[in-house]
Amino acid sequence: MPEATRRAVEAAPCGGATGEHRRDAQGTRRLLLDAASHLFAERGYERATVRDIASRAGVNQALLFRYFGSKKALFGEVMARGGQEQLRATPPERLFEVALRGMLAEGAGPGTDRSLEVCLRSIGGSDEIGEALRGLGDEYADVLATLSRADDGALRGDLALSWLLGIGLMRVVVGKEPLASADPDAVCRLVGEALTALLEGLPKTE
Amino acid sequence: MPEATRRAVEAAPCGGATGEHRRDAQGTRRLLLDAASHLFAERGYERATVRDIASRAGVNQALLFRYFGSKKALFGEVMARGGQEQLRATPPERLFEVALRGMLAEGAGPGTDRSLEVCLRSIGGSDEIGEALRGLGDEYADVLATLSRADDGALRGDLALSWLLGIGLMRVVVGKEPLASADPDAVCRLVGEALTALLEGLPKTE
DNA sequence: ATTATCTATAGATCTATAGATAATGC
DNA sequence: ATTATCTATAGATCTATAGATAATGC
Repeated sequence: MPEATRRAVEAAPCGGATGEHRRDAQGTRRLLLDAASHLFAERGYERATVRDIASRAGVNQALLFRYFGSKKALFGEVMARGGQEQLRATPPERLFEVALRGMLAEGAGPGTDRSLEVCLRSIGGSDEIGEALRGLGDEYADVLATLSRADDGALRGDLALSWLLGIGLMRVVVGKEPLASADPDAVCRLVGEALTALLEGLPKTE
Repeated sequence: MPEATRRAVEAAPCGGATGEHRRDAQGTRRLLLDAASHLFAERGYERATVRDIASRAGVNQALLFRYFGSKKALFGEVMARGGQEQLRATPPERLFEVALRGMLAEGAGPGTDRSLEVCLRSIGGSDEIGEALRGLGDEYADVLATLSRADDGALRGDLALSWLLGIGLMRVVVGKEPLASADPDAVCRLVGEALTALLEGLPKTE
């Protein structure tokens, strides 16, 4: 009886019935998306195989292709889903700190956005992957750029985003000490002071 | 006659004879190292295949394994060779700017160190790769940490290195505009001012 | 004779697909 | 009957190795 490993039961919170673990295309889609989101963040695009993802979702690997067409398309949906919410729900002047704290927090609850972590671990993948990553980066940088009134505000925004991603890179991906174990408050304070000077730097003219 | 594609002739600057393109184990080793250094920097560890590397070196692919044992071992030699020189030849207080300018410069001559670029593009590879990358990062961070006299100087050094790598990530790997096309002097000035505040920040006590 | 180089191929992955099986809705 | 799910496998890579070939040094 090879169906000993049925998908986890607690999922599929859409239908309303509680113990659902039967044929449910929508639910299976969501299970795959959640599993992919987790594994892409943990291992990056290339190292998270479709079999890993399907296995974590408790779902047959062929269904991933039935519902998403390809691994890249699945990645695209994961990236499109995440990030956007945090980006729109956060006022610009708080975006940097919120994103930084999200990166500094350990494996926080399922509510936290791991899109930036996915970006960091998927660098160097195929060009299409790079495109998907650039999209999210652009949105963040655009918001950060509005914080500076200098005429090179866009460049300053890029530099702020660069620091954010660099910190995530060293802390989360590389695990560099002492940064990896540093107190989030201390990191925020040090970075915040330096960045305030950068973003609120006096415009050249005025 | 399948030997139409002999290795490039201008190489092997060791023996002294100019037109050398015959059997030369040392020369072949060097050709492979150079080709690997270039391709790892351009595509990262995973995407640069052993066949690509051997092909660029104008050398049969089996020789890579004969002289280095494995692709990972070759990567280790590339990482060990690069970086160290720049790291030791540069006085600590100039290291950040030199490394930053090296990253901001386009495909500079063969003299420039591309180790940091290799790091950035190889993130997310296997764990052994991560180890090799961490080694280089540690050395840079150690030097940068000496610039700050604050009692959390090591953390400040990590944050400086994070920014350096983040800028390289956005500019070189992702190609984020306007950063990617920005004037190196402008970038250095903006980052330098903000970092001076961070690294020379007053110690908490004294 | 030694050994640098090349040919051919084993062996391990991984994505993706074709077609069989079986659970649901009418 | 419809369609969600599963089995089996094609097909494409990629690293690595065993053994053949051929250019050098004595």
